[in-house]
Amino acid sequence: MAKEITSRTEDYSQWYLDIVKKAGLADNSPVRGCMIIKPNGYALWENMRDALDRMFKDTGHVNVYFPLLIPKSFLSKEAAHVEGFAKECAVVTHYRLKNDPDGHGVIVDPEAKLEEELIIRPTSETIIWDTYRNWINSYRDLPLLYNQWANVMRWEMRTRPFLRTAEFLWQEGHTAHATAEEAIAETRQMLDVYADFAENWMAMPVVKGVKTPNERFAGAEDTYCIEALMQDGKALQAGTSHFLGQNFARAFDVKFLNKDNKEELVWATSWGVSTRLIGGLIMTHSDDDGLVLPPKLAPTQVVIVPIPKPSPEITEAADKISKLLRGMGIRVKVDNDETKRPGFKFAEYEMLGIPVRIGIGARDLAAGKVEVARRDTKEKMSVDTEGVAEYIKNLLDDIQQNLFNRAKAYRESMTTKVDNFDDFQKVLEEKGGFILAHWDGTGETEDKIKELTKATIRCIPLDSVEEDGKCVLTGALSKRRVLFARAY
RNA sequence: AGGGGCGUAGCGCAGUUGGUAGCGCACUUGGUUUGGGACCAAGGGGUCGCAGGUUCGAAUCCUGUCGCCCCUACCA
Repeated sequence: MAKEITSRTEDYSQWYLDIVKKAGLADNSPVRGCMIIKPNGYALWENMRDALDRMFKDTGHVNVYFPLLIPKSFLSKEAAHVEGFAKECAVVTHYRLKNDPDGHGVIVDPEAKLEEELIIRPTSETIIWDTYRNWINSYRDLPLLYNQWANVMRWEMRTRPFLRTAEFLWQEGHTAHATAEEAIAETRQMLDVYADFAENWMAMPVVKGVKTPNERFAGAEDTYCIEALMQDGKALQAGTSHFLGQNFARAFDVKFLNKDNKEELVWATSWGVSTRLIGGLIMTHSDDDGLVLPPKLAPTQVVIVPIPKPSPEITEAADKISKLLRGMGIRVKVDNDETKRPGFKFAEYEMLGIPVRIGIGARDLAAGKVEVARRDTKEKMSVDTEGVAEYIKNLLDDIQQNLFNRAKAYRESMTTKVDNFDDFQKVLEEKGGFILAHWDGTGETEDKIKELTKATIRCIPLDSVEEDGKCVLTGALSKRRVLFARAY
């Protein structure tokens, strides 16, 4: 039946790879760990990018672009930052090739060695703060609310398309503020933007929280995150927003004169989401028949398939409906390809995750109806041609909402409160998902739990209530539950 | 880093005792089809990872080498 998609129960990670491939999202690249994003995958990313970009602009941000290459020396200026990223940096050491004198091909010209080696950005804090030093003199220059859309490179050991790749596309916001309060407010605001995007565009419910010191971004004072739960019970960090304190200002000597004519260090934030979100989108909604896309992000929202093949009457009816839908701002495709049979098309469009399919055949036309199939539930309805556009518009909203509700119900059913370590291990092994448990607040306990169970603290949820309890491992007193899970 | 495995058409694979390259999918052309992944026929496509060696003859045997995958470990 299905075009060789491994089922989720059989092998979840193979299922994931099959979806990526069969839905035309990405291909492997000749370079290990990199991926080639194909039209379907890129169109999805463009829709995500456009929605996020509008949200950034609406909150006062503007876009900039900083270079791919960063002088190696920059990275070492902030101690925690270099510690976190040094192990996965690609380094440019030469600037020229030459013909191999001993045979075919080219070799690196040893005489073209760079005096200062360059790193390919794993993130841009260093080059940006080196630049902000020159851009910021006075409190009147603040805040600086800049974002950039870029690619970055982190030399990862184990990679998977979208979820963890050596090169990935993302946006990184880098803002500068006169006060800590303002920077913290910015950090929280962008976290809210990410949560809003995840839930209302991707239909992917998320938990907002703070990372523990162990899981904090290299160089941050506080890292906030949104955490989502995938269908296999593993957690995915879907976005992060960092309060950087004055760490980068200190490292790069970025000071401003305040109203009292006194020099102060600037306060910073950075925040980012990446093509990893596409991985999250796949693993939140898709099924054994292929991709399932939320209507708001789907590159094509409605496909019209003539059955059994286009005839003048059917083509006319299809065009009429597609025009009406387009007039309502809906993205429609009419498939008049006569070389493929309807059954093939049905399966194909399900694979591609198109939210709504309209089938029009002679039988439907005679009855004044069309067949409408929704991808999320696979239901088929016979709908009056009269008013079908309005029906589809509502249906798309309904699908968007249903996907969110379904994912949220799943997450709730997979979030377990646990009060002792036996239960903790048992739930993790037998059920998976999020575990809410007490923790004594130490990095040692966190490490020990990770060592024993492979689960990490995903975050301390922002909405957690104060509650007396005992650490699930050590029994020490704890004031609130934190969120554990095995994670991607 | 330790252990195991694999390199043959775009993809997935077969190839026995060494005898000169094959299957399925995909692709091209023509025809019949078309309400849930059509069928028939005819085609195109190869430096058998690479380099040596043994041999009259190597995808096959030997040596070396390169690349990739899996498990364990490591990392986020």
